[in-house]
Amino acid sequence: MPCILIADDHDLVRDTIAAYLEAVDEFTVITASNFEAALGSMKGINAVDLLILDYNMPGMNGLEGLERARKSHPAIKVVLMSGVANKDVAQTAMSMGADGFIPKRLAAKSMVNAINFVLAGERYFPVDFAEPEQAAAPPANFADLTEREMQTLEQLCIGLSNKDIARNLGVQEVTVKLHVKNLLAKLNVSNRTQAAILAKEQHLF
Amino acid sequence: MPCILIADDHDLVRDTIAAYLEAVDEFTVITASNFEAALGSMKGINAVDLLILDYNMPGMNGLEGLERARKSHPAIKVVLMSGVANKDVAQTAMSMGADGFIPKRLAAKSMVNAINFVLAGERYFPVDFAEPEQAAAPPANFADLTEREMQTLEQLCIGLSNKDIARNLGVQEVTVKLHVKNLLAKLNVSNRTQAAILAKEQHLF
DNA sequence: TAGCCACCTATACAAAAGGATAGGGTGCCG
DNA sequence: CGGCACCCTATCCTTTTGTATAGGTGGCTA
Repeated sequence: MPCILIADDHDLVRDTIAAYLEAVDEFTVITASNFEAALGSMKGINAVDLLILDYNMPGMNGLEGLERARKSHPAIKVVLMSGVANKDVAQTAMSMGADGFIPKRLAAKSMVNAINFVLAGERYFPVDFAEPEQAAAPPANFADLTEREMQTLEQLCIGLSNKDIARNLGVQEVTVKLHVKNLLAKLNVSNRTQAAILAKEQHLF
Repeated sequence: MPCILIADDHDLVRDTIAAYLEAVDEFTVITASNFEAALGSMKGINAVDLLILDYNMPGMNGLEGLERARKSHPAIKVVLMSGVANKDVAQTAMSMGADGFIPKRLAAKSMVNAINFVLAGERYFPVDFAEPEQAAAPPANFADLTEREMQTLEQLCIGLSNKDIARNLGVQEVTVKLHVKNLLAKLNVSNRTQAAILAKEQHLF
């Protein structure tokens, strides 16, 4: 009987998922409320087959927890679970060797399928996370921002004025204006606020 | 047999909680994946006793959804559920007449207790949400924004100019400037970009 | 070497944003 | 009724933003 370890700091979410998994299929389920506790449980007597890691959880520290779990227990399959993660995170997780990614939008039954899939040695990745993020609207390509423009954008995202940014970057205000103008054009937005919003929504800073 | 309507856009969370509630006690549970669907379900043949609303959900629009639900169905008890909400939100929800607040950190069994509590006519509010939150940094209180200021802020968060906002609200540009100036002061920020960032980070829009 | 690119600067201008002051009006409540 | 809060408008002002044009530097590369 496969043993699943669910690590999520939201007790409500974790417990209900655990109960659901135990009820719906033949799983042994144990739980942990933070990353360290999960690591501890894997060392114990239980032969854990699958670890389900919540992306937002004390101790995870982004995807670092995923890496640590994989290194310390290479034999145990790891699935990342998240309600907020964007495609970038999901894809990075997969490229780091995760065996699956479960968005919380997933239907409960689909989750069971995904888990069985992974336990069978496959890797599960939702199709809607497959293409490298959106096509809608002109791309808003952060990639072709120059280094200086990127630094400027970063400070825009704190709501600083051109003058402040100039001081922070050690240049003249007029230079900052230039960078701002250029990055607005490249991001295809019409003012600094929209640029900041866009960067924020993309979780860039 | 009490009938509970759970509205949450995370299928996984919603379905497992629903399954848990049906399994653990004598509840009839129906679900909805967005706010409008929830409203629709309440109008139907089911005599819903309790509505569990996810704070972050399409159509909720902050706590506006809570208010709409209460106004259109005053007899139905409403409990707000959230994984991210701060104390301010929880308290505001309660002051707006919510019958309870369920953080997702709550243990599953405690949730059942809370639900039974509310169904019995009490109001449930977790103790750790009781004191009025943090002292760090000036509060940035969204609560004391007037309606117009809130509408203005909402448009700020799309990066619109004063002129555009004026057109959208059907007032003069100078009036928008006034609203902007006042809301900047109330939020304790120094320009529109910071206001937008702040609102975005608070997941207000 | 010439050409390109990122970067910096300067001047000048139009538009937008932000602030101050001084009024209108409404509706609510003690 | 007066006071108060919110809303709207107006005028005047300073500062900030955004754009344009016109340079100068260094580095990299065809």
